Amino acid sequence: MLARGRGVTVWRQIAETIEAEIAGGGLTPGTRLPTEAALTERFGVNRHTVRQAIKSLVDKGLVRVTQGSGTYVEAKPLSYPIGRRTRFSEIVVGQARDPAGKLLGFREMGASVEIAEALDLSPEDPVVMVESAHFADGVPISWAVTAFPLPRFAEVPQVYGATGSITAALAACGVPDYRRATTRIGASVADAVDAKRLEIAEGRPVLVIDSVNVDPEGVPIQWARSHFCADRVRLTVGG
Amino acid sequence: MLARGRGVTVWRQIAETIEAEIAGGGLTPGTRLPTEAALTERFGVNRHTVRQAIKSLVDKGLVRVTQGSGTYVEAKPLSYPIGRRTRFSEIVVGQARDPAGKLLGFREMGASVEIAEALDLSPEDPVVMVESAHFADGVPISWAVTAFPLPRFAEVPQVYGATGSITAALAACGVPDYRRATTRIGASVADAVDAKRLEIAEGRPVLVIDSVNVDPEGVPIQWARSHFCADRVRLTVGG
DNA sequence: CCCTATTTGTGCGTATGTATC
DNA sequence: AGATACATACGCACAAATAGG
Repeated sequence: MLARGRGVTVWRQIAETIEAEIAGGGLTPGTRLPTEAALTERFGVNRHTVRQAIKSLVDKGLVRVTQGSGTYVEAKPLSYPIGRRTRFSEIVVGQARDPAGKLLGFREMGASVEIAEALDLSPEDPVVMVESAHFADGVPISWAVTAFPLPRFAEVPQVYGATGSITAALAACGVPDYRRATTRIGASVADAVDAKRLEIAEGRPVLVIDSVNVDPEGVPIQWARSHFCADRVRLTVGG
Repeated sequence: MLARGRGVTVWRQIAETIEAEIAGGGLTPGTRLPTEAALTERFGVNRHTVRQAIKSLVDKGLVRVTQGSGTYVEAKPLSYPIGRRTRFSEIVVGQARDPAGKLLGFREMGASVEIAEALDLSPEDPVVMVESAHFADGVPISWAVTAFPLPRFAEVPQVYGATGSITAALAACGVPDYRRATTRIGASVADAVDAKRLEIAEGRPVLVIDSVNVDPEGVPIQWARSHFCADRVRLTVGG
């Protein structure tokens, strides 16, 4: 089964074999891989070699390992369209998964320079900052810190806390509809906060998205910095 | 200058001080920060504290550390619009920087399942795979592996190698214009290949973009997987 | 709550082939 | 050609986390 000494390393062949089994549906998302000991025996190699193969699959985001428990197949990433009408819950529902939003906390404060610029305010103008986390089928997809101008959106934290929906919270403040004005996408590696909120290891990749939403009149109503678990999401543009 | 024992750690205050100096223009991109010893003296703290502050700036992509040389301020990230007409060189020139493309290598092979699907081919249909790297002002921005159907685009590697321009290479094959059909954005952490080609450390964040371009008739002509150094680029959508 | 078996994480040491200077 | 560094692959031992009784 393994071709030794032919230019392709053993650990890479093992990784490709397992990857093919995942792609082929032999290993479905959430199932546990055979233990390292079992794979060691199956392929007739050293445990380190198996571990290197698994590490490469972790780096590709295909599996996740938990010490003491095992190695598990990751779910297919959520396809997340970025457009003028971007709504988390609609996107999740559209892929037959169950969305949820959770209020982590909020506080009122003066706008930073960056936020003031995005929302067309002056620095130190009052805003309410909301921190929230977002889930699909109970799995963390992203967390975000969001700024809303005051006093217009003073009710947002309360309504968001009750409904878990930004759309509902904005509607309660007299904004029946809104659209995405700007989106900036970067990436970073998970720090301790990301790791805890997204339930991933520190060092895993995170997509950082700064966005501004505006009301139907084009007035900026919301600035957000979202942190997406890159292993669980693919952003799509157009197409 | 430093407020000790007030809930904000010392290293965080140092990091914010340096960050403000960068944002305020006191430290311009490319300049070297004072040595760790100098910062230690300036802030009256232990060298470990300074190092922790610098590490946090590295994690935010604001500075880059080279052992034996020093700590340098990173350039402001390139703003990279994703749209129907996405051209690397036009984007770079539009920001008063100097673009360059370099052919890393190419080979002809049968299309993988993924590429065949994207280009509307059958698996194993012949394609030419081109690896290239892209620079702004001599700094690596991205590298990519690109697939073109054969025999229509057999000349692409030769023309691209001579001109460093995909647009020119496609024009030589009778495609005067093209547009972006689909874009999928993910993120990963730099592996050894990324680190070498982008001149970054392993573990730094990388934006991975799968894209398909089509000719004016809507026929897919190019599939690409680009790896962008996330510290040096911000993708923008709309706005 | 403790204990234990299972499973992954980490470190040491060895040997070999390959790329690089 | 020689020296050096590096990645690969193997063997063994123990630490740490998990899960179940």
